[in-house]
Amino acid sequence: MTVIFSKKCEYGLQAVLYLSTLEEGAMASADEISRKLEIPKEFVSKILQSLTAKKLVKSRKGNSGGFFLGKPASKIKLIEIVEAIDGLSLFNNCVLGFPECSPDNPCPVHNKWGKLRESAYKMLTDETLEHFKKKTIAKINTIGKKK
Amino acid sequence: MTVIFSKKCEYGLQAVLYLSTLEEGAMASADEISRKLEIPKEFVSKILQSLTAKKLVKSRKGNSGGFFLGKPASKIKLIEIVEAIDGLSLFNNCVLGFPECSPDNPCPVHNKWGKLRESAYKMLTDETLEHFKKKTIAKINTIGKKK
DNA sequence: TAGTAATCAGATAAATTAATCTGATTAAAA
DNA sequence: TTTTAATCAGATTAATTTATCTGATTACTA
Repeated sequence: MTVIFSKKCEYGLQAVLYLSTLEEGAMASADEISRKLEIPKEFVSKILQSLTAKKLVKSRKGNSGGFFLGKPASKIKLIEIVEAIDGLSLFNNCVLGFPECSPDNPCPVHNKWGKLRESAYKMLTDETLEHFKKKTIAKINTIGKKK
Repeated sequence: MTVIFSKKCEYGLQAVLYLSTLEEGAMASADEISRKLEIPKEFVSKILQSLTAKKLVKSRKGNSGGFFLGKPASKIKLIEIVEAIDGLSLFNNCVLGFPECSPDNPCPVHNKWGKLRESAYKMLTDETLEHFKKKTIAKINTIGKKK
């Protein structure tokens, strides 16, 4: 298999994007998120719990409780979620798996991959959840509907 | 964890790159490859066996046997190894894990990721093992030596 | 021809990741 | 105050990936 982010991270990103579409003060239960995104309820719940521990997400227990963003969508970037769940090894390790890949001891594709890695990092760092809101809503609305 | 290629694929790429540095007609045993690249012998052996089945690598049994490239290094591209081991799902699936990500139903980072994906594909497709030979030799020679 | 060292094949073990289950706690609402 | 529906916490299970083991076969070499 070939993967960029682990399932945990993919689900985490999706869930946080979902939370960013809620209106001010609203929250969403693990059950709701699970249904809307068609991902396992207990799993997404666990993931959001771990993000709660890192203050990216907050939660309220009890009836009508749920999860909501830990700070405004305009202040959260995708990279924060990735870092909290998968870490940043993607941006530090050699793409071919060679040990200690560095500019003065580069693997055969070191330079090319370096540029790509930078762009990927930029993609996750440049924009906030707020910026993605419209696109996120459009995407989420298509889930579960056959085209 | 965050990964581009599976360990199997990383080891496969390294092993094939190693084979590309051998001189015409030479071959390397799984044991030699394992020692030089510092990766598990039985594992790399298994991986090369699977590549043998796909004609990318050939092998000879018996004493003084080993593995060697199935065709000239000047005719093998990295993408062939990746495809044989991990498949090309990296280049087809949504980076955020959304179902059915496409130009007319894009995820929030669809366009940006699309460009990156293309460059990554290019990196694996443009050059042959022959082209990487010098860099490969330099890299391999540093393994196991402290700087 | 016997010994040795290699691939090959398939089973198994270990580790990691993904997913589920169970029970406790919390808090709103009837 | 009781019921209900949610998070939370931790254990457990399932699936996948990574790694190892064992025995058979092959072919070179002494």
